Amino acid sequence: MVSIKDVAKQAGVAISTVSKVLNGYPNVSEETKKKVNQAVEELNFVPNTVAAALSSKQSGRVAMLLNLGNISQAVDEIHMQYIAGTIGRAVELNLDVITIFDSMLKSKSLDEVVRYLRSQSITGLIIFGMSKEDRVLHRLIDAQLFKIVTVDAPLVNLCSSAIWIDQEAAQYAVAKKTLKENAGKSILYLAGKKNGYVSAERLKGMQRLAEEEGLSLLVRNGEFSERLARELTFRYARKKNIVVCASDMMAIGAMRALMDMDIFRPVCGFDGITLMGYAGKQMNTVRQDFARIASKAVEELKRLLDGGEGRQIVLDYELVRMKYEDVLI
Amino acid sequence: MVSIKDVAKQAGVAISTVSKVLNGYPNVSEETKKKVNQAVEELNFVPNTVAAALSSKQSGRVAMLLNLGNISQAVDEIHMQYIAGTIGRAVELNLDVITIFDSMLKSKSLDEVVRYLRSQSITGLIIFGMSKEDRVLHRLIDAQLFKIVTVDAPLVNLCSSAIWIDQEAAQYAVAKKTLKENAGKSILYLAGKKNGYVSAERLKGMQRLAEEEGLSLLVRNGEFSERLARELTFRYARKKNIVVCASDMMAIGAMRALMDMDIFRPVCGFDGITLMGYAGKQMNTVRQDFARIASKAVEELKRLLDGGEGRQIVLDYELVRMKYEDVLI
DNA sequence: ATATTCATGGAAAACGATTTCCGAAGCATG
DNA sequence: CATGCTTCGGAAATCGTTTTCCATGAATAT
Repeated sequence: MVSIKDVAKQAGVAISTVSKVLNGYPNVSEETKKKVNQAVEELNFVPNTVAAALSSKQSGRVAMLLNLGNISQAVDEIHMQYIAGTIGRAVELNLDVITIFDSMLKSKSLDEVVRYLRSQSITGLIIFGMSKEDRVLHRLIDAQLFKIVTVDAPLVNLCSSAIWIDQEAAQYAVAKKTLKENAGKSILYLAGKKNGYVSAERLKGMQRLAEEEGLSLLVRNGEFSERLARELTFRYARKKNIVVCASDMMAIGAMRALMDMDIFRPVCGFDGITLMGYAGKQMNTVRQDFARIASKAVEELKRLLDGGEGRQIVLDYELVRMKYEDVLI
Repeated sequence: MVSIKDVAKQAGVAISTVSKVLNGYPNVSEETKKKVNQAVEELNFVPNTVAAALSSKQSGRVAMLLNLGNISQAVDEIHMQYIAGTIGRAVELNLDVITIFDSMLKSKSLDEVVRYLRSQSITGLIIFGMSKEDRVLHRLIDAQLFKIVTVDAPLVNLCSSAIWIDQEAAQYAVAKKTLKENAGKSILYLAGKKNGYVSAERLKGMQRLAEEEGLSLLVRNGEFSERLARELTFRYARKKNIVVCASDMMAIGAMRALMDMDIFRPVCGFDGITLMGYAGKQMNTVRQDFARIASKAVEELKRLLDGGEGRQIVLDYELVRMKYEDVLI
């Protein structure tokens, strides 16, 4: 294998000099740089990232942590977007990514998790869809041992940034739009998980709208489950209801239930997943560009790794009405 | 960080002895083993996989290579299953996995690909959904530089194994079942990609059945595209046709088209993706357990890395009839 | 001309494992 | 008792980088 040593020999300089050129350190003359770069070209040299990671304890090895708790097709799509977005951007930024599922961390103590990450020379972490209740992860963030970007959880300190779309505003907006298109005074709201950060925000948005518009609002917990949403709709939906759901999967379940009951009232969802095109009826929803969110998260992590301080980033969303033709590719 | 050196000190032995114990090498007395293991416990030691990889050029770092060519929701589900299956099993077998997309390798020469893999200290590779035409990957396998497992491509040599379900038989079986349930003599077969290994096999299965049963068979290339399948169905489907598709996505497209034409004839698919539950009508299909296939692929790669020779592995499949209630979770 | 700075490049020590080789016991054999 | 064989444990080289620190010579200041 072509190593930095070979490059040094070819260029007639020392190993350390090659390293300096490669990493853009100062105190190297233009002339020497040229020699080194030429040697790199000639030998078609690619640095060994593993050795770099070992040596520097810093060279960009990061992990993405996915919460696979609730498996479903929708989640597949969202996670796949996250993965593709993360890995794609990471390659461009010269970061190595390893993918971790929450299940691998479950029943591990903070100490063990830290040790595991260290054993992999991981210095940065992107956490997707973290629950309010995850003690270990919260302490991991507090410890400030790693650079961390959380997606959809508002946890910011010196070493960690948070990135999300404004869930409250989005829920408010999509419900308002649906309401405008279909007169109604009574809303059945199927909320997400009790301990989810996003669920709480979305619920707030719905409550604000209800208050402003003087709507009657019935809230039930749907746990992001299509099946549960279906059952709740059977149980609680009335002919005059508008059913607003905290996720598309729940919206699909609710819509199915309404169709079975021969009630033709609007349902609106949240996420903008492809499956909405197959729900049988068009629905309003909030499209989140998951790949872009992930890509931004990687960029933010890179900034943290380069010494930046933690901060909040809010991305935009889009209100859409999804139908089959939109998702057909 | 706790290193092997600390363990050695704690146990009162040499570094090399610790390493031998950890890796199960011979020539260590039970007594010494006990001392070392105790020290490992006490210090809560976890070996640094990065250092191990660098040092041994062997310690299980593997890559999974996904062909994301055709993005679609169905593909999301399949790939997500592949990823979860691979990573999950890899953790259990103490392998580190990095995920690579074909797009990262595109327009790279064999040399560059080899170099890239080496730069990551990767010794093993699982390739999902490889095309017949990918020159670089074929040469990579021929070169026998890495241990490789291909999923759905029959490429076997000393260093590489192949794993798949019997596509020919499965296509034959599902079409036959559909035919039995719905009398018919004339079949429209929407095939997959011209250069896919699986597409060719499935087509063979269909042709064998047509010959055996004396059916009239019209074959068109649907490229695994829902949209194209829809268009082809509009164009070629007749009232007496049974439409057999080489993938579920195409089956869904075909079914939509038939419904639009008010033709009520069966369609059958292939893959067993969740989306089939939302197609509007029940369809027969072949369920492949993608997570299990991936998990098996990891096991096989592990065997190769441990010195085993390449071989073929054929996994089983299941004929199912998919409806909404089956996919609702 | 001498002293002081500065830019530049090199030598060498990490990083945390693996692995080869070698020496010291321990034991049986002749 | 000397010899040869095992068995076991340790010293040291190695993997391919990064990074610290030092030496050199040129440039500047005195």
